Amino acid sequence: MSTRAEETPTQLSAASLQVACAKCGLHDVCLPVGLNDAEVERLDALVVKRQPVERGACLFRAGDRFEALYAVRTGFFKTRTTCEDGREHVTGFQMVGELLGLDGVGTDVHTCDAVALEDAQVCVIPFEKLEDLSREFPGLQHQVHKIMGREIVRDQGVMVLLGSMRAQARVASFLLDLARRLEMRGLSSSALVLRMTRQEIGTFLGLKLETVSRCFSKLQADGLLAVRQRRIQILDPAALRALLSVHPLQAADRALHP
Amino acid sequence: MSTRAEETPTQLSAASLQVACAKCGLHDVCLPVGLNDAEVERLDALVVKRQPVERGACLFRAGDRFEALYAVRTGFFKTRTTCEDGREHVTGFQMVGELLGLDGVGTDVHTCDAVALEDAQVCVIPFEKLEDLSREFPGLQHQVHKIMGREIVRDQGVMVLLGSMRAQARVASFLLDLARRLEMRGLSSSALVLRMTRQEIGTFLGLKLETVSRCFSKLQADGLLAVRQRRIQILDPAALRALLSVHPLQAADRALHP
DNA sequence: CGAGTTTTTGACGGTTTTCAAGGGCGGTGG
DNA sequence: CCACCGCCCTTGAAAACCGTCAAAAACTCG
Repeated sequence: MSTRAEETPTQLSAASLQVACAKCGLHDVCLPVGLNDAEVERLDALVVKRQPVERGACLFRAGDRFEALYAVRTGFFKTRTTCEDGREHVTGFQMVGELLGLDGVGTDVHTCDAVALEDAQVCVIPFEKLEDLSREFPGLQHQVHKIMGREIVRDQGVMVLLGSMRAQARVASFLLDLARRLEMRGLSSSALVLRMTRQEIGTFLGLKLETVSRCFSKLQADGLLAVRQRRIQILDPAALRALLSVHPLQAADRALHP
Repeated sequence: MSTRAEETPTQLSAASLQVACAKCGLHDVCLPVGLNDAEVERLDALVVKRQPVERGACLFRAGDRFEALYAVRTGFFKTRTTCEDGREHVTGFQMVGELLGLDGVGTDVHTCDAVALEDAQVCVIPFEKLEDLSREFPGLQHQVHKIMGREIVRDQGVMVLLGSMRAQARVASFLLDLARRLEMRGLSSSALVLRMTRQEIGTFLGLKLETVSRCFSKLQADGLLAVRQRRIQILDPAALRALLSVHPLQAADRALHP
C-alpha cells in the first residue's frame, strides 16, 4: 500500500481519457461553478488529463513539489500530515467534486499526503496554467480565490470543532457535515456509508478510535443513529444538530451579575 | 468596548495619512514581499488609506460585507468566531505585517470578528482592486495566492496542534510560534510581552484559562520559562521544542510485530 | 475457510475541566 | 496620594471526560 499513484501502471491510457468540464456531472459542485461557457471551454483546454489513483495509493505526498490542483472525479480521499515522529493526523476528507492540493500553494511544496480511500480518478489542473488563465478571465480568478477562501473558512470551522466541542458533538458534527456534502451532490443525506476507519475519523476529530466507536454506540442507544459497521443511518438529524450547541466546555453565561 | 472602528472619530484625518509600501518598515514581512519596484509602486496606489483601530474595537465583524484585506501596521489583533450560543473561539492572533480579512474571500462576508488587543493601525487593501491589479502583475497574483496558501497551511498546523497535542505541548507551541514571528521582525525572541489574556490564549488553544495558567506555572517550575503576569521570558527554547514531540497522545509504535 | 484488520466493549487511570477562593495589578475617584 | 474596585491571574480539590490497555466479536479479503 501507499505506492505512489504515478508508479502504478494500471491504466497507461490515463492521459488519453477525455475530459470535459462542460459535460461533467460535477459541473455544479466543482471548479467551474459560476463560469460562463467561454470560460469553461478554456478551462477544458487546461484540464487535459485525468489520473486514476488506486485505493491506498498517494496522489501526492508531503515534500512533493506542488504543480497542480486535483479535482476529485470519482472516489474518496483523505489528506494527512505525518509528524516527525510518525504520528498521523488527518486534516480532511475529500469527496467527488472537491479539490485537493491547495496545501501546496503557499510554499510550492505539498505539506500533506493525499491518500485514496477507494479507487479514484482525479482531473489534473496545472496550477501555473490556471494562474495564467485566471489573469485572462476575472470570473475564473474570482472563483480560484473563492475556493481558497472557502478552504480557509472550512479549516477555521474545524479549529472551532477541535477547540471547543466534546467528543460526542465532534462526531455529530462530522456526520452532519458528511450528510450535507452528500446532499449537495444529490445523494442520500441519511444513509451514509463511511469510507474511512474509526481510526481515521479519530485522528481527524482529535479523538481515539475507541472514543469514536463509543460515541457511535451512544448515539445509537439514544436513537439518533443506526450503526452497522460503516453503514450509518441518521435517524434524527434535528437531535444531532441540537448536540452541537451543547457545550459542557466553555460556559458563556456569567455575564449577568457575579 | 467593542465599538466599531469606523464609529470612533478619533482621527478624522485617517484617510489622509500617507501610505507607501515602498518605504514601509514592514516591506519584508508584509504583502509586497518579492515584488519588484514597479509592482510595489502600483500597490501603493491601491493602498491609499490607513485606518486606526482603538484597543477593544472591531476592525470588522462576522456578517460584515467583505471588501478589503487589512495589513497590520502597528498593534496586535485577535480574530474570533462567536458561536450561536455566545461562546467565543479565537482563531488566531495577528501582529505587525500580517494580513486580516482572508476569512471573507470565500463568501464575500466576514465569518469572524477582528478585535484590536491594543491601539492599532491597519493599511486598507480593497480586494476588488487587488484582484484587478493582480491580473496585470503575475508577481502580485502569485503573492496573493501564496498568502492564502500559507494561511491554509497555518490553519492546518493549528488543527494538528488542537487534535493531537497535550495542554503543555500546546502552550509550548504557542510560545515558540510567537517567538518565531517576533524574531522574523527583528524583535527579541526570548522576552515576550503577551498582548492577550489567559482566557484568550485558552480559547485559541482549546484549553480553559486555568489550564493555561497551570502550564505556565509548570514550565516556570521546570526552569523553561520565567513568567511574570504577561511578561514571559523563554529560558530554554530547546527544551520547549522537545516538548512538542512528546505525545502521550497517539502512540506511533506498533508498526513492529503485533 | 482462515488470517488479519476493524470494531466493539469493559475496567482503570490520567489529564483536563469545574468549582471555589484568594491575591495582584491598574484605573478611578475621593 | 491613597483607597477602592474590577479584572486578571494563580492555586487547590474534586469530578468528568477521554485515553490507555486488554480482550473478544465482526467483518473483509485472499
